[in-house]
Amino acid sequence: MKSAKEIRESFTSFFASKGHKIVPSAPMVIKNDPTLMFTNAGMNQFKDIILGNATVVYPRVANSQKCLRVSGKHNDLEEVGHDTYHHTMFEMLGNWSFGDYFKKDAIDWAWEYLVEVLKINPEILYVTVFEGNPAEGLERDNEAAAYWAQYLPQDRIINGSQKDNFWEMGDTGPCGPCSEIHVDLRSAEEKLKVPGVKLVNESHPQVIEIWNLVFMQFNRKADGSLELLPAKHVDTGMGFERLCMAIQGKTSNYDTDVFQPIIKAMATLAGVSYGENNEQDIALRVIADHIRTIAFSITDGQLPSNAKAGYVIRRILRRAVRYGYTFLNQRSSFMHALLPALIDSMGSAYPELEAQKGLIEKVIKEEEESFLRTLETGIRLLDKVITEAKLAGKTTISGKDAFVLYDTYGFPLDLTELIAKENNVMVDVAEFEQEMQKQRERARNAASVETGDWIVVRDGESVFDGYDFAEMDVQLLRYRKMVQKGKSLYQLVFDRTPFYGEMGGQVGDTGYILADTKKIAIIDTKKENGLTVHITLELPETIDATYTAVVDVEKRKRIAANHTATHLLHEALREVLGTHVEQKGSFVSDEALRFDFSHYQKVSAEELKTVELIVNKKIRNNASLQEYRELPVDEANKMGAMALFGEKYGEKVRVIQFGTSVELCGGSHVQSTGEIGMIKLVHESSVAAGIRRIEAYTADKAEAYITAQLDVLTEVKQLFNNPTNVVGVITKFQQDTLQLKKQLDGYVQEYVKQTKATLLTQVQQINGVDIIVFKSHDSAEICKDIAFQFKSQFANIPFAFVAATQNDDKVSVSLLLSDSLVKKGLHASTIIKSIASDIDGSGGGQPFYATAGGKRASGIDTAVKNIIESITA
RNA sequence: GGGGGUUUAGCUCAUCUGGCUAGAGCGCGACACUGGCAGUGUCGAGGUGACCGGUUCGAGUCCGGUAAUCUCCA
Repeated sequence: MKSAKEIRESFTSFFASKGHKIVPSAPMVIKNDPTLMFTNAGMNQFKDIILGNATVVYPRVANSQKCLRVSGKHNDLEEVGHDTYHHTMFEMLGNWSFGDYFKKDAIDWAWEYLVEVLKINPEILYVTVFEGNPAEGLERDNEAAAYWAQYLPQDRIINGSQKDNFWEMGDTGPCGPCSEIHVDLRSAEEKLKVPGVKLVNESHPQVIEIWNLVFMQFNRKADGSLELLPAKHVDTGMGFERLCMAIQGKTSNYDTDVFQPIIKAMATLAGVSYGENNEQDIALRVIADHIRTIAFSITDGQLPSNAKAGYVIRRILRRAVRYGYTFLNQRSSFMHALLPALIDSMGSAYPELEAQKGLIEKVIKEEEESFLRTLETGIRLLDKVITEAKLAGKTTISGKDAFVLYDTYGFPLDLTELIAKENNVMVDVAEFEQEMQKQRERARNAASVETGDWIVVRDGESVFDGYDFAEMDVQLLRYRKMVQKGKSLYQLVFDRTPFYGEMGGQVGDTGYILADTKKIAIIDTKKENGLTVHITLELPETIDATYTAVVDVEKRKRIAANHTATHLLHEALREVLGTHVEQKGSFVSDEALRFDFSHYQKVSAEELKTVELIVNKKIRNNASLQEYRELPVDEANKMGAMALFGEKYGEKVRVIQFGTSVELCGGSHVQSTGEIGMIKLVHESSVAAGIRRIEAYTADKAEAYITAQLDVLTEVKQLFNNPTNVVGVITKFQQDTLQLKKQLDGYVQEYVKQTKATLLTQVQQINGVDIIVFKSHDSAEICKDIAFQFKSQFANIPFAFVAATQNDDKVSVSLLLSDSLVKKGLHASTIIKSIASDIDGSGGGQPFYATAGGKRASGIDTAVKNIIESITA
C-alpha cells in the first residue's frame, strides 16, 4: 500500500516528467490580497499570472499546496469532524498550464496518472462535463467529452450544471467549463443496489469528486458578458486526503496514515479508542484536523491573536479544545502534546514543522491555557445565571444571557447548553441567534465599502520603477471609485510608477501627481494582486493626459532609514540572542520601526543595550547598499540570504545586502548605513507566547526622542537644585514624604482628640437631646472623623453633632445623628436638605449622617439654628 | 474596521440604583497556643480604586477622553 508520502511524491514526479516545474507550496496565510485571508485553492499563488498582472515564468507548473477553508465563501469549519471528509486544512495537488497545453493533455495526463501510475481501477471512475447554458450562449463542453470518450464509455460521462461545472474566479475575471473526476469507493454489494452514476455529485461519502480540471477560456466582464481569453489556462486541483483514502482503500479520510498517527496519540492521551463511541470519534477527528491547521499556520508566521487571520486560528484551536473538554474529558492543555505525532506523519514533507517545534508547542500550550481560564470564568458566570433563573422559578435561561456569555466572555454556546442541561434548564437558542444576527449586521454595516467597476482608460502593464526614480511621467491605465463611510476615494493604476505600494510591512508612499498645473495628492499607495494602486480624493480632469508623479522624498528617506535599520537589528539580534531569532513580522513607517521575532523570554535590558550598540556600530561602519534584483532563488540562498516567511513563489528575487546583513526584500533602503544616523530602541514587549517585539526610532526621530528624555531629566534635576545623585535625592524625598504623611496623620489624630475633648465640655441639652455644635475652618475630612467617633461613643443616647466649616468662600455643614435618634424617626438627610438653602447650596446623605455645601457663609448661624430646631421640635 | 466587557491590596475578586471613613479569601509580617511539625487563634502591614478631564454638597460608582487587556462579528 502506498503511503501518503509516496502518493505526494508520485504526483510531483509524474508531472515533472511531463515538463512541469515543481514549485513549493505557498504559505497558507496571504499577506497582500485584501479579498482573501488564507490560501483556499492551489491556484491562489498564480492569481497574478491568470489575471495578466504578471508574466509567465514557467508555462507548466505543478505542486502540492497547503490550503485552508475556514472563512469566506468556502467555510467548512462547522462540518469538520462530524463527517469523514471535511477539513479545515488540506493539501491540494495541482497542475497548471499558462497559455500552454489545454484540454487534451490535461485530460490524458489526469487519466494516465490515476490509472497507470496509481493503478486505480478505471471501472470505478466517472467524469462530468459542462452541459452548456443557452442563456449565456454556451454549448456543452463536447471537446472535453470527446477526449474522455477515449477512456470511458458514454454512460460514465455525465453532464453537469453551470453551478457544478462552470468555474468562476469571482464576479468578474477568468472563468470556464470544468470537468471533474469522481470515484465510487462502495462495496460491490452496494454498487449492485444503486448504480454509481446515480450518486455522482449527490454528497455520498463514498462516491466523491477527487479531481477538478478547470479550463479557463473566457473572461467575465462587469456587464456579465463573456469574451474569449487570448491565452487559455488549465488549473487543476485534487484533494490529497481524499486521494489517499481512495488509494489506501479506506472509507474515511481520517483512516489514512495522514491522520491516524495523530488520532492514535490523542486517543492514548485521553484513554479512549477510536471507533468505539461516536461523540468521542468526532472529537478525535476535530482535534486531529485542527492540530494540523494550527501548527502549519504558526510555521507560516500566523500566530493566534484577537484580530483577523490570527483570530481565525485562535478560534480553530478553541474549537479543538472545546471538543476535547466536552467529549474527551480533558481539563488541562493537551493539544501541544500531539505535535510529535504530527511531525511523525508530516515532518518529512514539511521540515519547517520540526524546525519550529519549540515555538509551536509553546504558542499552542499558552493559548490552550488561556482558553481554559476563559472557560473557568464562563462556568462561574453561567452558574450565577442558572441559580438566578431557578430562584425566579424559570426553566429557561434567556438567549441574551447566553449571548453575553458568548460575545463578551467567549464562552461557547454548546457548553452553555450542556451545562444548562445538567442543571435541568433550557437555553433560548432562538433568541441567541437573533442577538447574533444583530451583531453581524452591525459589523456588516460598519465594514461596508462600495467598490465601483474598474474603468479602463488604456491597456498595458503596470511597472514599478520606484527603486530608481522618485519622479516620472505616467499615464492612467484604469481607475475606480470607492465609497467608505460616506467618503469617496479613487484608486488609480498607472502604466509605471515611482510609488511603493504597502507591502512586506513597509507603508505605502505618499506624494502627488501633477495633472496640467494641478496637484492631486496621493494619500496612500497599496498593493493589490501585484498591482500598485494609488489612492486619491479626486480624479484628474483629463483622464488620458500624461501626469508627473512625484513621491514625497523626505518621507521615503525616513522609511528607508527605518527599513535598513530593521535589517541591521535583525542581524544584531541573532548575534546577541542566537540564531533561533527569526522575523515573525515587521512594520516600517516614516515614524518608527517595529520588529517581531521568535525568542523564548524577555530580552534583558543588558541584551537590549548590547543589540543597540551593535546596530549603531554597523550604522557608523557606513556599509553601502548592494542590491541584486532578479537573482535566482538558489543563488540568493548561497549568499546566505535570510528567507522570510510569506515569500511567494517567484524565480527571481531581490536581495539586499549591507555588509554582512543579507536579506530577501522588496522594500526601500538607504544608499549606505550612515544615512540612518543612529538607532534608539524604545520599547520591548511580548506579542504572543514565544514572540517578542522591539520598537525603535532612527535618524532625527531618535535624536528627538533622546533630546526629549534628556530635557525631562534636566527639568527634574533643576527641581532638586541639580544634585549629583538625582535618584538618591528622589528616593530620600519619597521616604521623607511617607514619614511626614504618617507624622501628619498622628498630629491630626491628636488634634481630633483634643477638639473632641473641648467639644465635650460644650454639650447643650435641648429637649432631652445632647447637641454639640462645632464651627471651624477645618477640612470636611476632620469633621467627618470627629462625627464618626462621637457616633460610636453616643450610639444609645439621643445625641446630635452639627459641624460647620468654612474654607475660602465655600461652606459646608454636616450633621450626625446617634442611632437612638435615627430610631425615633429623625432623618439627617431630610434635615440637611431643608437647611441647604440657608447657605445657598444643596446636600444629602444617609439617615444618620449628611452633608450640605454652599457659598453663603453668612447663613451658617441660621442653618445651625434651623437644624437644632428640627431635631428638638 | 465595528460592537461588548474588564482594569479596586502581592494574587483572585466583592462593594445593587452616587452617600456606613473601600471589604473578603489566599498570600505576607508579628505574637500566642501545641513537645516538634502540620495546624489554629489574635493583631497588623499593604490601596493615587488604570490614567486624564468633567458633573455634584459628595464620585471607585455618573459623563467624556486615553491606554492596556479580554471577547464576539466582518
